[in-house]
Amino acid sequence: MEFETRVKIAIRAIPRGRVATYAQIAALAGNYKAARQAARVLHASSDKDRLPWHRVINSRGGISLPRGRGFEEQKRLLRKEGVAVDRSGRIALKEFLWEPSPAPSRAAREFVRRLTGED
DNA sequence: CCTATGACAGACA
DNA sequence: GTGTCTGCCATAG
Repeated sequence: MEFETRVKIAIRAIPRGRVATYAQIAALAGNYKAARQAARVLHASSDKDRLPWHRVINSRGGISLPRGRGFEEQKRLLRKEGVAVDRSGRIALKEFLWEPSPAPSRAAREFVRRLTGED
């Protein structure tokens, strides 16, 4: 599968009310060094991609789009879903950064199974 | 093959 | 906090 496709999948996985960084998306897409490419995908994507593009921000916790070229729109969309954005476009990562829950390991599933007595 | 292009990130002054 | 510099790498041409 193409990197670009995986980036889109990762972005669509960001829950409402949370944000993810470009680097985070790149890592989820399989290349932790390709943050710029994640950005490129968004830059090139159109509305038909149905991407929650506004949930992607930079590692400094800020909106990367310049004022007058998407900044205000992104801020509006984020606030609409409950993400606090200050005047300079900053978001408190401690509070709103998406932390994907890792898939439970085989060992963890086994542990739970024995605890609960399920099969 | 080569070059250019990024809504980046991290290090540093 | 700001500004600059460098490394980064998937695509497009």
